[in-house]
Amino acid sequence: MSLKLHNTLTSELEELKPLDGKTVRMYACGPTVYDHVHIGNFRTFVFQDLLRRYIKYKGFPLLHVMNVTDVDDKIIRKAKEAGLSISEYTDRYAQAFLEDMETLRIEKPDVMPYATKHIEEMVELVLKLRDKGHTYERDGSIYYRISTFPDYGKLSKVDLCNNRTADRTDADEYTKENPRDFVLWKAKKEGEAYWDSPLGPGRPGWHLECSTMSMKYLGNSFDIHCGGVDLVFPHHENEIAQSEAATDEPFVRFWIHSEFLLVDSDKMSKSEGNQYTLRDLIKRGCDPLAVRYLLQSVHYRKQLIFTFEGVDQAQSALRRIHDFLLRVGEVPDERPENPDLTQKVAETRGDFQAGLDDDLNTSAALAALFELMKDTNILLESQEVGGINRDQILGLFSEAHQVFAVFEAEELQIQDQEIAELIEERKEARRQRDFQRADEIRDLLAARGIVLEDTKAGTRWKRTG
RNA sequence: GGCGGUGUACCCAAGCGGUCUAAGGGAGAGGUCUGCAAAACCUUUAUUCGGCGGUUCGAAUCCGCCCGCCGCCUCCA
Repeated sequence: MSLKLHNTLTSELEELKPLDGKTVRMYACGPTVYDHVHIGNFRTFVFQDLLRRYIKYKGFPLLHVMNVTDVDDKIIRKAKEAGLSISEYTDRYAQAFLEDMETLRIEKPDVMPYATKHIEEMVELVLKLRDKGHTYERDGSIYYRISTFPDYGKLSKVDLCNNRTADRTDADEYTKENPRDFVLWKAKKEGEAYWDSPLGPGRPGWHLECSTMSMKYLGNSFDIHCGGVDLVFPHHENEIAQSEAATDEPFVRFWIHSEFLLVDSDKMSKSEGNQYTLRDLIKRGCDPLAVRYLLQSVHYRKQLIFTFEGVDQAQSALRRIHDFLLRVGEVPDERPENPDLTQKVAETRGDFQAGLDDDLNTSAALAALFELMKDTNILLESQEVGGINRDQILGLFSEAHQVFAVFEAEELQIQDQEIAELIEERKEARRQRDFQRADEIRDLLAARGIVLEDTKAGTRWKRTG
């Protein structure tokens, strides 16, 4: 079975086949590190991680690049306000971003290039565009003349004659020939950071970095470029214009865009003041893995309305999965195989993959796992799950874990000697039918975050949360 | 104004012309099990898919109109 993904360029589902016949090369638009990124941003990054993981699950070697934008107007302004250099200012947020990624189990891309480390290459790209007649200069800034690129608009389908640009053009921009023209190189402004270059002193326009760094690490043509829907226009449209005009080669095969996360039915954004960072959520008691589960459980091309109730629901679902894995893990080796269940596990694997193959339909993939859980739980009750079945099921969930990153069974080890003794003592109390003491101990442990479950086979314990 | 998306039970959500009197998850109610719990299981909560028409032997799924919501067209994941 093959992985089909929705391509914004064609508005169709298409099969992913690496351009070079082997390795999937993927570029993801990363964060601008002028502040903590919010969970709306993380919806996109978690999606990219899911895509990354599933591509690898499908057996493709993957080269994954994610940029970090560490210079732009906001950064320059904020760094100045804070009395810090650009890198001093951005370092801490870049660092925080890496930490948050880890918390959400987002795998680190193979290359994470920083814009400020690629100024030279960006200048080269502008020079190339200038040589080919795609640029013009105004007041020391270099602009891209979109009328020189006939394909302009092919990604976002913008109709250049019918839009509101005219009402929205601000005073700053009317030196441009066409309001849609965009800046490649911004002339130095007094008192602001700049780089010397053959283009004159200044700094790169935003779109430039992604063209430059993606092509540097992935080649002129590569397989996947992804980001949030808001980047379709103008960011990605401009990237296409820059890259294809410079190389005369097709830039990207698949454009993949994830929808927004909304809060109170509005886009989460800093300007709306309705954002939550991951850290905010953790402070409010959310388990980051529940957050990840929630973000993944809704299809990436559908808007997701964030609520704390949603996090709770995700947490419950996750808890159920973890309990299940614990129960399955207790099946003894010697119990004979149940061939029906073997069959069912195979079917589940098929459904799981079929779901994800279909443009990452996570709901369908997850539903398959839940069905298997239900069937298995019934068989567990009547002790009809064999040691082999246990391994098959745990194996399947471990595969699912490679993709979703939230399914591993907890390694249960009692670190605390005192807790171990209390559990022992309670076992003895129950044996002697001293239920008052047994319940007392149970309450005591509950207060310390340990939940006990008495089963036929003995007492099982787990941590809350 | 242009472009795109979306409306399925109390909540989240799959569904891509028949197998839908509609997956899966959460929550609630009743029950089984249990010393009591917890977990698990069983039953239960949409003859119905925003509304109205149409196409079709057949529509949640296609078409038209209407209503609601969201996004992009400006920095933005």
